[in-house]
Amino acid sequence: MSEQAEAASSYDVHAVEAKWLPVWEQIDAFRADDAAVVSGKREKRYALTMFPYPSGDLHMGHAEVFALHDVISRYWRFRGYEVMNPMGWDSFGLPAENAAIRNDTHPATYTYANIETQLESMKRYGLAFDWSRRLHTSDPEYYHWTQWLFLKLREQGLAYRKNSPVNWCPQDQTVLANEQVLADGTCERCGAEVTKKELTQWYFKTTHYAQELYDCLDELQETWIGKVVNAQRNWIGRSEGAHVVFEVEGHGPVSVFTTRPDTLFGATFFVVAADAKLAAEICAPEQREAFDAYLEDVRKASDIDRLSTERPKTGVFLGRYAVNPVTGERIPVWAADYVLADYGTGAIMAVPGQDQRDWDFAKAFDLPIVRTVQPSEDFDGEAYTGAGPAINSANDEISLNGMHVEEAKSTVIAWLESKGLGNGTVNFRLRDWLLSRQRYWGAPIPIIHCPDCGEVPVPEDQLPVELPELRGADLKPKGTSPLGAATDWVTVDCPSCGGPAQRDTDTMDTFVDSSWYFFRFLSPHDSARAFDPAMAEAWGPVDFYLGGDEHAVLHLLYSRFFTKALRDMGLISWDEPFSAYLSQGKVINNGRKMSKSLGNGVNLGDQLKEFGVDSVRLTLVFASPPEDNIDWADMSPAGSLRFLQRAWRLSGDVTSAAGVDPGAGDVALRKVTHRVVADAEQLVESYRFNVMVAKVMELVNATRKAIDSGCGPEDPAVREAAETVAILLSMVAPYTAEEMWERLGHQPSVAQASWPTVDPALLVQDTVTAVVQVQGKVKARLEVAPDITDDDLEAAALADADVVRAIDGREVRRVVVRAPKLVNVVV
RNA sequence: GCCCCGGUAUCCCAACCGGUAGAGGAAGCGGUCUCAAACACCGUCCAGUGUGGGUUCGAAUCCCACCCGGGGCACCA
Repeated sequence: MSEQAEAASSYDVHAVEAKWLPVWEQIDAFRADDAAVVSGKREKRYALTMFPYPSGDLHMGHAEVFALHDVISRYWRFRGYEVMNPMGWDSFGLPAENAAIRNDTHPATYTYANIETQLESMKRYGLAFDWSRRLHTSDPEYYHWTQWLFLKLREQGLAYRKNSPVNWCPQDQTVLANEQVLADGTCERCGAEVTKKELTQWYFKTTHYAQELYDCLDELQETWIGKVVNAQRNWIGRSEGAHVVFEVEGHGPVSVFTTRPDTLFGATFFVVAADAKLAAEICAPEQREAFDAYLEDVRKASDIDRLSTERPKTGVFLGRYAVNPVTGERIPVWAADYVLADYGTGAIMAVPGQDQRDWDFAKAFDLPIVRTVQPSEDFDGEAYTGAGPAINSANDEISLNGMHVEEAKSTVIAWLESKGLGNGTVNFRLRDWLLSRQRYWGAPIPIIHCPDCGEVPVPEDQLPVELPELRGADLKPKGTSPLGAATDWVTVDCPSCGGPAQRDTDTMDTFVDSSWYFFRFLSPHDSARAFDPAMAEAWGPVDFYLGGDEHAVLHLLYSRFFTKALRDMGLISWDEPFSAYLSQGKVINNGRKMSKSLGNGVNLGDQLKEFGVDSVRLTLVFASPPEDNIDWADMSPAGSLRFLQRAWRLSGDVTSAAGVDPGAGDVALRKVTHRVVADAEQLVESYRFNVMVAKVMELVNATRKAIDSGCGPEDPAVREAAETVAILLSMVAPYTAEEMWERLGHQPSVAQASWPTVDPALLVQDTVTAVVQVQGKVKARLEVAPDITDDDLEAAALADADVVRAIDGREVRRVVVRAPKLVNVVV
């Protein structure tokens, strides 16, 4: 093929990218206008995608999120909303610190170099971000306000310090939040086995909002992806039950939490967590030796062992008896490790008849078992946890016998309350958020420890507390914070008494930084406050948030906590930060997660080089519903490129002039165009971007046909269709769309074009295919008017020769008519 | 063990309230173009919806049980 012919049938993707990038930069079409929103000139939409950590260049995962995110942000712009679409970097964190140790540099070197690399890549990727709002959490201008927020939370009693056994990662040499320890007891960052360590650390009081964090999930259920709501529910772990007070002889009253107060009559022994202080306190002198030996065994067992649910029960008698408040019976008190010290009160009433764990323990130590729920007849198990009438559950004042579980629960709770022996209550699995970290590259905790005054907050006018200059070997993990080595920095005068004092040497968990960044984007350059409440009021909450599943509980829960705390401080008026949340799937390869060890990594840069930005974006958006994983091995970026070339070719075939009235154009094609636009609106709004792309493909096919064998290239409907393709396509493939737009005789940018107005008249079909079934099986198809009446359709159906043959003279018992689409004849 | 989500052609995926199982793509096959090929274009093949029951005039869609895959929680009382 000659070069000329080639030029007419395809375009050079890289040349097109190089051509438009500077033009877009100049047009700067995606700047969010505060005034337009504040004045009410335009309705706001806040689109947010989780900002990246700057580790090297962007990868396939980033490419997917950004491609998906761009669809909705560009769509909203087209629909006339004023769109807030910011981007920045979550730039504090361990990888930079580890790189600094390795290369004997400062973490900032690694961090800011990577940010520049990623920024370049994002720009090349053609994303509609408002770059004027760019922020980095590691800038003093940002962490100034992270520190300020910490102090505000502390003022509210939502940040406090306590001594407690904490999760310790021996690899990263720092403590971890519960959320950062995986279900198998390993560190979510590095995979090392997490151990316990007793330390005094800072906490955010997330439990203060446990109930609200849980309750609000009901509303979020509608607009958040289901699995994340489910994960948060499980994580918060609300359970209803009761506190019941048992008198422990020789010790005093001890309260337990139970979800089954109805089984109280079956409580035949009492168990205290061996590692709880309570156990040591209760222990009788003659059992002390046995208890201490047992406790030592328990401490030696790792978390991994403890996590095994198939372990035989162990424990030791504490030499004391508790009194069952409903039976008055003396029941033995044991210490065991199957009871957790930090859940509920660290003690339980053991009801072996209705709880398998208690059953196992009772069998192991030959303790009595009483059933208090009548098992169903076919039951042949051990503990019976099912429903049934209560039995063996009466004393002189109260009888639960015959009652079903729920009724028995409320009856016994009422009785306990009247006696002052307990009360109905709710317990949560959620724990407070441990935020101290013994690492360098994070926001310093703005507290000064004074021997006389205690914890003293750094005065607000002295914020930010900037990090001291440490680099290379200074940063090596040694179990205490590297900041401690910066003696000049640590030693300060107490702001309260002026005496010698020391700075807190820990830094904050980087999840603190990201818990409020969506507020900072709204007034990113405000040097006087964390964010402008007026802007938060105007733009918040976030209307659409896209991110990864790995943050289902961590970041999303913390951000929700921050939002509620800020609301209670009067800084914002809404309850939840993210009105809608979607998490995208992963990009995998050949059925496996991409990894170096498997050697199946797909390099984004290589893909972009081979197929171009638009093809890669299109492939990722078209592959599947956003939340599903994409197996790159099943994808065809080459096919995407082929499609883009096909679409582009349309723009060169149009011969009518720009601005021609499409009204006189070919009605058949116009109907397709308008149908596609109407469908695209609905599909984007329900995040079914892959189907939206399929609709655009349909339109391209229809337009091609119209040009080659239909109304011809000069028909105004062809121009209308091609322009529509350009606009719709620009949400996914901005370069191709821009190129089309220009060839169609328009000024850049297609991003500033107006969304096609759907003509409802063109959505109406001339005829509809009505299906005639006999006994539910299709026997005939009739072309009928869309507004045909039930009676007319029934008459037409029964008159059809094929239908008459199918009925075969049998008696028609019933005719179901759903005009205009269906008739079902029942014989 | 408990809780979510999914299972549709060879593959990735569509199918509004229950109403013609197929929109789109990939691969395959056949053709046009070509000296030939690649590209491109045109055409075409392909499933009764994980399994078993139920409800219904009618089920991929609703209900029950089970199987498989993914995710969350898990000795949480």
